[in-house]
Amino acid sequence: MAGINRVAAKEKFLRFLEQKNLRMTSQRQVIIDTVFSTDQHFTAEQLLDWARKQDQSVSRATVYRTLPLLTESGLVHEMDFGKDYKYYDPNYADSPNHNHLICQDCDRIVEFESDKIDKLQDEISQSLGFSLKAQQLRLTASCDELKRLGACKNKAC
Amino acid sequence: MAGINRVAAKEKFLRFLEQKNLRMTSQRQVIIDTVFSTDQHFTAEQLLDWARKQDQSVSRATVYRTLPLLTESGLVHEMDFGKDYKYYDPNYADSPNHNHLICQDCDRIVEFESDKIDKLQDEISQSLGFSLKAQQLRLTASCDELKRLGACKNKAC
DNA sequence: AGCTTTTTGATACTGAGACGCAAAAATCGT
DNA sequence: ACGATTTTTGCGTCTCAGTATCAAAAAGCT
Ligand SMILES: [Mn+2]
Ligand SMILES: [Mn+2]
Ligand SMILES: [Zn+2]
Ligand SMILES: [Zn+2]
Repeated sequence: MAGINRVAAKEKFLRFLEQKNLRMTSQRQVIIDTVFSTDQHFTAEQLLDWARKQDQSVSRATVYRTLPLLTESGLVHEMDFGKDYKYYDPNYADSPNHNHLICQDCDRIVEFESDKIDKLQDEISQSLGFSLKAQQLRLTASCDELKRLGACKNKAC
Repeated sequence: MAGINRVAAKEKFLRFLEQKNLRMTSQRQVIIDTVFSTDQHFTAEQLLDWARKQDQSVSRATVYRTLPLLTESGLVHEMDFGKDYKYYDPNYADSPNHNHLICQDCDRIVEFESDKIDKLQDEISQSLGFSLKAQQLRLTASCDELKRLGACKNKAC
């Protein structure tokens, strides 16, 4: 699941800022460049580290202030993986309904999509009298199957 | 979805403690009594408040120390609802696969089970080469349907 | 009753994230 | 181009959930 490309992301963010009467700054440039140079899920502190490699003047506060903007604009998605800090997902603009399987043995995160699950979730919400707005599905699993087949490409396996 | 009854819960916890060479104490009694006098999802701080109404000597530290024991014994389940503190679910012993729909309008939490979803999750894990160990599905929805029908029994609606 | 092990409450500490503020940067009106 | 206005920034401080420490208390063992 490759993320949205950097140019398109910047474009979209620019439109978002404009529409909210906010300004594009060099710090925000660096941050968005950093975010869309990976398709990994990342934390605020990780993003700070990476961004500072490109421009040491970027401050923690600005990172923490920019992330909600990126979230609101739909470019990243706030995730919880059960840790006590938030993760951010840069692949959300491209596939807003994708879900995650996390391997409990090697910590690998596998993204997947399923129309069947999407449909089922909608049906369930309807049958309970609600209309579905958002959704988060997290599968915790073990890669024992892959290992048994010798098909596990992960270093930890 | 009514939770496991208090007597059964105590019984199960007692066996768990025994098997781990831990002791049943008056504080742990109070805490488990408190937990299984509700079927609401609760936070550690809420539990502390409630428990202290029954016995003011119960300390924050003991509550925070007991919750992992209850979790490990399978009597409660650690949940995240997207807030920056943990929630605990006392209905987990009774229905270990239930999921949650959270209304974004009135904060109500609706529990539901779905064999279809369970099956689908297993199939997806298998097809990716994994075996499913645990699962967390959170639907965010709006009760507008219920409101339109005048069938919403919630005070906030 | 003595001795050992576990548990407790009080207190200090940690780490993610929010907040307040004065300086700096961007934008606007002329 | 320039001063006024608005927004943004970096720094420092603060908050708050959860953890670690430790001496005292409770439980269990013989
Ligand atoms: Mn993802
Ligand atoms: Mn529940
Ligand atoms: Zn694995
Ligand atoms: Zn509602």
